[in-house]
Amino acid sequence: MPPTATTTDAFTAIAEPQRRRILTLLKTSEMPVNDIAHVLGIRQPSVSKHLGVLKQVGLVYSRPHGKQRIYGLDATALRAVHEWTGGFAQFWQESFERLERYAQQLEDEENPNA
Amino acid sequence: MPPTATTTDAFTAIAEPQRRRILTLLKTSEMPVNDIAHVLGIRQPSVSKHLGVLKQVGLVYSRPHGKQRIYGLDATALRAVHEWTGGFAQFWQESFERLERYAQQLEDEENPNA
DNA sequence: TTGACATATTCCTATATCGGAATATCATTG
DNA sequence: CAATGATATTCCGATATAGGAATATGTCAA
Repeated sequence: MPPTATTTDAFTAIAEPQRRRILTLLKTSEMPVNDIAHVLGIRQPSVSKHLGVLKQVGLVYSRPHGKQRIYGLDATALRAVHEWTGGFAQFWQESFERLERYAQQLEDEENPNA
Repeated sequence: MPPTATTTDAFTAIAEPQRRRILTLLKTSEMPVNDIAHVLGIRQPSVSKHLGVLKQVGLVYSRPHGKQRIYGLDATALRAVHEWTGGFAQFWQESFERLERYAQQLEDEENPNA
């Protein structure tokens, strides 16, 4: 089977660091493509392509404004990711996890390979 | 440039649906590879590969137990994802409020009284 | 219409994915 | 040691990626 397409959902779309940077930037305000490219130091075609992905999963909307195209944030789809990861909160808080890691560490010291 | 490697961090590792299923399953308890494969209906080599990715980003640990290898959850790295998405909470709240206002508006238009 | 700017699309290349199949490795037991 | 069971690794194929370069499309203004 092929790799999971980046346009599948929010999980795949935000796997790419540049796309996360774009989303973070758009928290500031709506913005035309060139501004995004300039602020983040990415070339315009790359930005357009990333915005295409983000739009397909609904994380941004766009609106024509003169010869420009204004992009804005729609974070709704991030909620699913937030909630899914939130389902693990109890596991990163409990101390027995730390104990288990410690046990693993001891074991690795005895078995210093793979 | 090549696609972002799945072993980069938690963001990339959880982009794959089967890996999310594995992590969810491991909330239940530690488990040997074959059990995971059987419960989720994935073939053993696939499970081993996914576990390899998850281990590289620190989302699981493993411990030998007889001829088996027990895998367990270490959700620590998911916290970063949870917090990053949490930084957008105000924005999905905002759009929710916008929706509510819009719904209210429609209602007012249909019911143009008090 | 022409020119100038803003954005999108296409083509390319190197690299990575994910699953299947076959096989290798490793630990346990007889 | 040989056989078995559990897991990991390797090789394959079809597909997708991300960025660069070049070009196409679109929109306004004179």
